[in-house]
Amino acid sequence: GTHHALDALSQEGLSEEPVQQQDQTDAAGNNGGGGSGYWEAGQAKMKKQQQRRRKKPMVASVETDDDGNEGEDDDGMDNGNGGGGGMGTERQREHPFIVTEPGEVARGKKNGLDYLFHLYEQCREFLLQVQTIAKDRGEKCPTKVTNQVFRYAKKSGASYINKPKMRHYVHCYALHCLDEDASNALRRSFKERGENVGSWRQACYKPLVNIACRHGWDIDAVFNAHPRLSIWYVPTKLRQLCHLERNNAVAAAAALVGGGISCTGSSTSGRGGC
Amino acid sequence: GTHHALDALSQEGLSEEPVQQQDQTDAAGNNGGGGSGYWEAGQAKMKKQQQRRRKKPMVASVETDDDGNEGEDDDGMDNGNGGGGGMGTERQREHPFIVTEPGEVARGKKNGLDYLFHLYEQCREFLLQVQTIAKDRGEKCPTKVTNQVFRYAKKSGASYINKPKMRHYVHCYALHCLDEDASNALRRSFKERGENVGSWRQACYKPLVNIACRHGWDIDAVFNAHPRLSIWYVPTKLRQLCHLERNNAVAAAAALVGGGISCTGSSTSGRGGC
DNA sequence: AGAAGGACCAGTGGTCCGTA
DNA sequence: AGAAGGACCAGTGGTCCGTA
Repeated sequence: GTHHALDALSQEGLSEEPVQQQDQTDAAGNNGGGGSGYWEAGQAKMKKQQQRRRKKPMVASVETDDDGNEGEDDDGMDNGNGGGGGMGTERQREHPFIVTEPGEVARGKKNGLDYLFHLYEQCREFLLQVQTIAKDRGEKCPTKVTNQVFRYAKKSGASYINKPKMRHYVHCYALHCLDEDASNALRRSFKERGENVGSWRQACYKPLVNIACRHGWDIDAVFNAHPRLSIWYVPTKLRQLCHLERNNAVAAAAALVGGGISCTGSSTSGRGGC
Repeated sequence: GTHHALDALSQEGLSEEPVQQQDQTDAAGNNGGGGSGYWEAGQAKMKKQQQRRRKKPMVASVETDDDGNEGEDDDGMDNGNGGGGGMGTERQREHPFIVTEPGEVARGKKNGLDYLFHLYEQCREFLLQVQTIAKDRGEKCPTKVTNQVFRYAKKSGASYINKPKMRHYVHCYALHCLDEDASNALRRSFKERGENVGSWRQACYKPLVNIACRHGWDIDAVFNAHPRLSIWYVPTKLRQLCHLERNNAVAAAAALVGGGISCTGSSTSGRGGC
C-alpha cells in the first residue's frame, strides 16, 4: 500500500479518489454539466488512493448485473491500484467536514462546506443521468435521489457519495439553496465562534423552519418549488420541527383571539409573524 | 353460518359487505364525496355478509396500532356478525367481473365494469382521506394509491378492495378516464361478442398505446395529466408496450427516410401516424 | 377454463450504531 | 469527543401462484 506525503495536504474530498469522473459524465449524453469544474479540476482529481489495514473483502457485492453498459466501463469502480480480487485494499473514510466560510478551502485532513454542497450537485447530475437512461429504456423514471442513484454514483466511481451522509446534511444544503445569504452568514458566524460541524448542522434547522412558516408551513412545497432541492426527500426531523412550530403558532394565535376556552372555530389563517 | 336466498340475487359488489361506508367517509372531513351515491345506495349496502367453510383464523394481523383514531371506529373491520376471536368466519371472494355495457348491472353472481371503475373512485377517496390525515399530522403525504391506502381502505371496512385486483385493471380504468367513448364502445363490442373479462382487459392496452403515441410516447405524462388517473402507478406492461411501439415507430420512420443503412442522424420528431 | 387475492420477494427509505 | 458510513430493518411496489 502506498502512503504518500500528499496525504498531509489539503484535499477537499477524498481519501478515495473520484475515479473516472469523465466516464460517468458522458455515460448518458453529458446532460447538466454545469458548475462542477472547480472541484473536479482543482481538488478531487489530484489525489491518489491510499490504503491502510484491511478488514473485509469489501468489494464483495459489486453489482455488475443491472446496467453495465451505456458507455461507462464496468470494472473501473475500484480504480487502478489493487487489481485482482479486491482483497488487501482497504478504503479509507472521507475526511470529516469542518465549518468553512464560502470559498474557503479546508486545510489538513478536513473537508469544507463548499465541497459538501458540491456533493449534492453531483448527486443531481447522477440523477439526471439515471433519468436519461430510464427514459431511453422505457423504464420508470425516478424524480428523487433514490437508492438506485446512490448505486449508480458508486458504480460510476463516486465512492465518496453515500446515502447516510447525504441524508444527514440535506437540510443544510436546503438552506444553502433557499437563502444563500443566510446560509453564508451562518457559516461565517459558526466558524468565527469555533463551533464544530454538528452544531452548525443543528443551527441550520431554525432558518428553514422560518422559511416554511412564510410558506404556510408547507415544507414539501418549499422543497418542490426549488429546482435543485426538489430532488431531495424532506428530512424527517425538519418536517417534524415545522409541524411542531406550526402547532405552537396556531395555539398562540388561538390564545390571542379567545381567552383559552370556548372560542368558536377560529380558522387562524393569519401568520403569527415569521 | 347463514346462507341466505339473497345470495342468488344480483349483487354488484360483494360477498363481503362494505361495512361502515359512512364511517370512513367522514373520517377526514368528507372530502371528495362526488359520484359514489349510486353504488353505495343501490348496491353495496343491501347485502348481508355470508360465510362459508373456514380455512384460517384470517383476522390475524388486524393492525390496530397505526392510526386507530380520527373518528373512525376501530373494530368495525369485520362487521357485526362473528364477534369474538374471528374464528369460524370465512370471507368469501368477490364475484368475478363480467363485461357489461355502460349502465348495465350484472346479474347473477357477477360484478359489472361500472362497479369495477367505481372501486377506483373509492380508492381515490381513501387516498384523499389518508392525505388529509397525513397533512394534519405533519407526516409525509402520499401522492399515489400506496400500500398504506389499501391498508386504510381495509381498515375502513372496504375489504373488497385489494392491491392485486386494483393493479390488475388499472389500464382499463385509464382508458375509461382518458377516452370514455372508446372505452364504452370497446365494452359494448366485447359484450356483444361474448368475450370474457380477460380478453376485454387485454384489448384495453391498444387504444392506450395509441393515446401515448399522440403524446410523444410519454405514458407517465398521460397519466399525470389526468386528475383521477395521476394517483395510479403506470402498469409495467403498459409501459413496456408503449416503449416497444415507440421503438417500432422509430425504426419504421428510419426505414422510410434512409434505405436502411447509412443515414446521418435522423432525429425523427414526426409522428408515424397514431 | 377463467378469475380473485393471500402472501411472498427483491429492492426502498430511513437511520442506528459499531467503527475509526 | 465528534463524525463517516456499512449494514440493518420495517414497510413498499410488484405480482405469482395456490385457491375456489
